[in-house]
Amino acid sequence: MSFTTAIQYAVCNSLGGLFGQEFTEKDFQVSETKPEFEGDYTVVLFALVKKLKVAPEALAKDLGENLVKNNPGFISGFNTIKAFLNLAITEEALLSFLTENYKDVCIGKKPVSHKKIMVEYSSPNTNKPLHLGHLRNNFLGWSVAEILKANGHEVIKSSIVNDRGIHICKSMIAWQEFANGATPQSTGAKGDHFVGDYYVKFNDEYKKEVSELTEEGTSKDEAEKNAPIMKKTQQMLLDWERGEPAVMELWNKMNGWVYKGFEETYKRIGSDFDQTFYESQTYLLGKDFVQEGLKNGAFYKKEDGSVWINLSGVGLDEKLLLRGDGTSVYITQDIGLVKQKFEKYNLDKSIYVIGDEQIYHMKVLVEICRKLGMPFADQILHLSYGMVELTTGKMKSREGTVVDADDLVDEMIATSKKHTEELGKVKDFSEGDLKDLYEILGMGAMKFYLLRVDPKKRMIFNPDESIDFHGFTGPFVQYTYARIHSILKKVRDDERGEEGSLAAGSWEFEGHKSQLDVQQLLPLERQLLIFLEKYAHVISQAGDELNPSVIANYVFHLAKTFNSFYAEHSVANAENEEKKILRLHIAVMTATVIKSALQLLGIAVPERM
RNA sequence: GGCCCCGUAGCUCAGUGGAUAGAGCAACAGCCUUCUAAGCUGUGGGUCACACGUUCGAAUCGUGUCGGGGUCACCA
Repeated sequence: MSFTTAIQYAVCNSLGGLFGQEFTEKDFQVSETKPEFEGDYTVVLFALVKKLKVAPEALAKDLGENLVKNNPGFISGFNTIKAFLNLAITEEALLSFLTENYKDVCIGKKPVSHKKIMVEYSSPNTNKPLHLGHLRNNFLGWSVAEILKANGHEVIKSSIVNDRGIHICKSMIAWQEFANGATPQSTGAKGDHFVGDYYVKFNDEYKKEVSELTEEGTSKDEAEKNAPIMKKTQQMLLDWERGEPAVMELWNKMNGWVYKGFEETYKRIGSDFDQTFYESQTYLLGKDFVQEGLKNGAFYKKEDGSVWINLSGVGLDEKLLLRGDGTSVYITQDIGLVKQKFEKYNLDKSIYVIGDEQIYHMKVLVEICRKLGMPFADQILHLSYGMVELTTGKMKSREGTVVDADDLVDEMIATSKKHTEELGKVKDFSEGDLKDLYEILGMGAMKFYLLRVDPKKRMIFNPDESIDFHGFTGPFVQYTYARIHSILKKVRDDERGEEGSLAAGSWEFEGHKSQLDVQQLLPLERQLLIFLEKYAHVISQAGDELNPSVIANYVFHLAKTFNSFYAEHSVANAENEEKKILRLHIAVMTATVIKSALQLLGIAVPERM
């Protein structure tokens, strides 16, 4: 039981005893005591003052006395200010929490719940490389999946690859027309970038043709429709749908290049998937359900044969489900895929990590599922996140202001190399160790930067800020971890009277008695313990809100508090042996929680940096 | 225009019913013969967009106004 829960329980009991009636934890609030006041937890009793018609001070005082009396091993004292009751936790309780958990790698995680949740994220198009927006999506999806696992759920990470459609044909046509048989191999380009360049080439060519036509007097609409390269592209899409061998071969070849490029990027940024869906395999799935909906009257057909749903009853518009020529649109395949997902995996919930510009689309999907009587309609959840903007405004591919994912990763790693070399603390590292360290720090900085903000909010990407390794950043937290490792090493070297290397991931400090005597805690020691105890709550809050920034804020605050403690009190040269052992435990526990929390964000920790 | 989201320090963000609204960056002033200074300590910086309301209590809830964004495709 967490301290907060235990306090709620104790308060209910004491109130019941004092007033002879039932109370629940909703009758009052328990929060951490603000630093400017004395105490660890505060019970806010204003609501009860009114209900019970008693004086605030008196209520707080009576309750405080009763709590101390009835919880001798837990609550050691109290003070009151109006209806605020500040409680102090006993050393005994804090220290037993510490000894029981200090090196538990599963700290804060919940037992298995048997809930099955799919998290669909990333979902790229195969006509261009990943950019900054995809990075937010990938980090967010991956982290949310891990956070849900930590909350005891079974999680399936999935991705739907948008590998077909007119936009894919555009890069194919451009390659056919302009590449002269060039390949990623022949040019040394990364596959996804190589294909992306032809997508850009298509648009340039298209624009040129349209302006030529309009200069000849064609209307803009006509020109856009009849530009020769567009005609060819549309023809190619038809050929693709018919399975024309030459087109299929080209399609397979070019997508193969892209997948090879994606694979490289995913590996670097740590994205992985348990299941990958391909639109080319799912785009026909929804058609049958549309027919079904037509039959039972959920949908209707217009004169041209197109099929629609009217959602004006729930505040949405009418929406096309199937084109007049019988081909499917985007949402058609979504209907098919969602059903397949729930049936194949027997899901309790399906979370879609998609940008907030698709809120409307996802609402429509849920409504369609409802209208079709699909039982899982309410288990679809759109985790929408805000767009990443630049300080100069939105990213626009046409204006070349898109921040490429691979470039950004390279830059972050180069920056971490630069900082590390300037500081010169790891000159004894091997080439391989250095490379790993740069990777850990660069990726840590980038992931932390993109995950520290509430996903629902739009965020501004500031290039200077993102490569900062000081303050509210990943490397700051990683640094705190490395410092703790250094403390452990120092203690061990002192004991042995020689330089010894601490085994990786080992927190053992044998040679000391492992038992902690009950002792007076200094304010910072106490503060750290109270804060560490909160970690379990933070994991469940992040899980409830599907919000990794909760973890990022917490772990930063923890590192910050530890660094203050570190500056104030020595571990290796503590006042006495008792203090030394206590602080070793606290240091190890801080490291354990930092490692666990950063892992939930997809960030690794270095032992030295 | 309809619907949805946002507005907190110079900048980027926490805080979603409780005490005198907090961090980081930027600025300024200090701290390394002692466990890593990628750190610590301090100073300055606020009409929580505005107005009214609900409440013992509002940055937080409600209504309205202003400002910014998204969306309402036989695109995906």
